[in-house]
Amino acid sequence: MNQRKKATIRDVAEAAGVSIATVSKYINRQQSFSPSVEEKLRSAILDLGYSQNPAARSMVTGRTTAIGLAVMDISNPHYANVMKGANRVALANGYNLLVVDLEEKSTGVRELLEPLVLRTDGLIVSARIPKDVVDWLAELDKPVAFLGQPERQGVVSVGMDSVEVASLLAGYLAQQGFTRIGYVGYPRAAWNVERLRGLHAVLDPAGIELMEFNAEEPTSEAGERVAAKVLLRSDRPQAVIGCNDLVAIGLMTQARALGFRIPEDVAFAGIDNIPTSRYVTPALTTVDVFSEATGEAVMKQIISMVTDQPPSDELRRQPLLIVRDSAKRVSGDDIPAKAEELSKSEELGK
Amino acid sequence: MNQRKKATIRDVAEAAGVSIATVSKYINRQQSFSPSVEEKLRSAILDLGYSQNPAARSMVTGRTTAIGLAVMDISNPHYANVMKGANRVALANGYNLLVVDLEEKSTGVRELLEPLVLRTDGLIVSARIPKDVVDWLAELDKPVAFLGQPERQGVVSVGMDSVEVASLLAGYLAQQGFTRIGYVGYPRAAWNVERLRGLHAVLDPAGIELMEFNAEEPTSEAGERVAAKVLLRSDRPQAVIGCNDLVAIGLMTQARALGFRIPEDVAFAGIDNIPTSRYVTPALTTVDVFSEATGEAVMKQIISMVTDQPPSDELRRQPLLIVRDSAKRVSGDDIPAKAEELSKSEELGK
DNA sequence: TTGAAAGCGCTAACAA
DNA sequence: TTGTTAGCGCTTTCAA
Repeated sequence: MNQRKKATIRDVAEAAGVSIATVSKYINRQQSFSPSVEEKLRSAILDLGYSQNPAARSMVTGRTTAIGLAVMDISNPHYANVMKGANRVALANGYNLLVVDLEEKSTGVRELLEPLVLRTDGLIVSARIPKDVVDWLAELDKPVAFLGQPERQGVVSVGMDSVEVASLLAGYLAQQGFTRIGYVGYPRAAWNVERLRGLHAVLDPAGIELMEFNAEEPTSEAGERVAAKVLLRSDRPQAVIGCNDLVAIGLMTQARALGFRIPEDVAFAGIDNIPTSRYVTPALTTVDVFSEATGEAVMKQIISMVTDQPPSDELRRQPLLIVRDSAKRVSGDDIPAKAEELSKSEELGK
Repeated sequence: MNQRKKATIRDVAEAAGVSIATVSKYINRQQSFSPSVEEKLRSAILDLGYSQNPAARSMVTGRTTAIGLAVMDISNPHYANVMKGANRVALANGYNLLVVDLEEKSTGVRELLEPLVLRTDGLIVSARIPKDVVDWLAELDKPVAFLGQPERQGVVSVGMDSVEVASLLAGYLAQQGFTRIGYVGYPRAAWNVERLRGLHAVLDPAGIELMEFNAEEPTSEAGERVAAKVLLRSDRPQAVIGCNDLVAIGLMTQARALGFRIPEDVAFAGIDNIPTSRYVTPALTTVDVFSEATGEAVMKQIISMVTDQPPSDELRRQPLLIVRDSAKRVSGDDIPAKAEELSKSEELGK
């Protein structure tokens, strides 16, 4: 069955008594064959254990049947789930996934991506990379789809609208009756300004104060680190939005360590709806951005670009508010610093 | 700078006025050159934006400078962190990572792995794949390193000793004074029997009863689903070990939903020390298996195999017990087998 | 339906 | 130090 040395198309041709061209056409299902040839080919391939050498094929066709995926941080469950979706669609279509974890780096990114361009037919890249790298990619003679909206027009991007996501959350918090809301952002991300825009768009008209803070990284650890700054102050926000669930969970954990009751003393909400958010206490209110479906969608998109097919009519999904316990307006009591107007609207009972 | 068509080695040779062999040697740093040639090469490559075609190179050298990584479930933070470590070492050594998420499948695994073998110089594969696939891989003419110990001798494997991990945890729980301990395993994993062995090795001599349960999958959801079966019984265990943190967290969450106080009524412990385990309430006692370091180690290992270097003298790391609140023996009283009583837990007073 | 032959871009002898 | 050349395994005209 298995030879010591990999069988080549030539070995198959010889074993089957046909030319290599015929073998090539056979394995690529490019035409029909006489039954006798077909059978000989089938068995020759089988007992030589032959399989195509992708490098050789790639050389002449110029295609690799591989897609590159570059994410900011694979240990962020959002990205892991994007990858899960992308992986599924890639495998189903006969593509392999070349993955690069950027580890939240902002320098040397292009050097990391460079090897991918020759090795793949198309690239999926987080929009959160430096602008010059986005530009370089966009100018490349290779299909690229961005995860999220980069600071550049005219590129393909898949993912939620950041403004919308933020507005959705702001709307809910406003409706809960919070009047002073904190946002812990991550200024190095392109979406940060959009989030802020979405927040302001809803909160400003409602006369709700928005306090802006920044995390050093979009991680739980960074959330923990910034918590004291956000919470230990006379004008402490009544509700705090983390720029993602990880940050929110870090904030919430540290808030509890500082002695705050959640959500009575301070409420929390996140963005992404990572699996963990359901298992923390209290369960985290968040916005589902459908990470896995996003991964599937972006992979479908890049594959259709690569194969010159019309883009899949995957409609842009709407973000979905996930109401859990961490951001319920439970009591109207003290929380002061100054006066707290109770009697705000209390629509959602439970 | 950037041509419409990718520049080839021939273009560079022409632009620099040298032969393609010289260019090849130059880009592979195989010898030294006269200053004039060196300079011409440098600038020609630069302004043609040339880069090596990996497929072409691979064809003649037979090497791909890519490593395959197949994990059971990339949304399990353990695997995501293994991948993070592997990614880091791979990139640092000029290798690219071809990743396959097996999605906990147990059929068709070989078909998923097959394309990787021709595309990579070596493979890192979870030991939790079907035995026949392990055998196939082991017989392959390609370096393979397993993540964890598969049911087969004589293969390279990196990761914690499952017996040891289980014993460590059992030792702690015994020391805490628990006398009836539950283990929620995942029978389809090769490590399951070893875990059991490690547990029994410690608990049996101590006269501690071990109750065995199984989760349908190694996930939090499966943990939640099995919780009732584990807990709603007259001989309820005083402490429950999840076969990984995910399962333990699911169990714990559902236990709380069922009205149990943790760890007073029932204690929990997991295995892996995924980041989340620190953020649940109460924080989960677990065993650190150093996922990320494992990823680094296994990648170093496979690279040294691929390059015929002596295996890195990475010593096998010991698992580390992480004591947190979920498994502290708080009350010595007799956990009643029936109803729950007492007031609610007031936890943090503030 | 089948085959011959020309490369794809590169490396590695071997020569010069 | 530099160049010539023979392939690596495959696909793809173009003929037969």
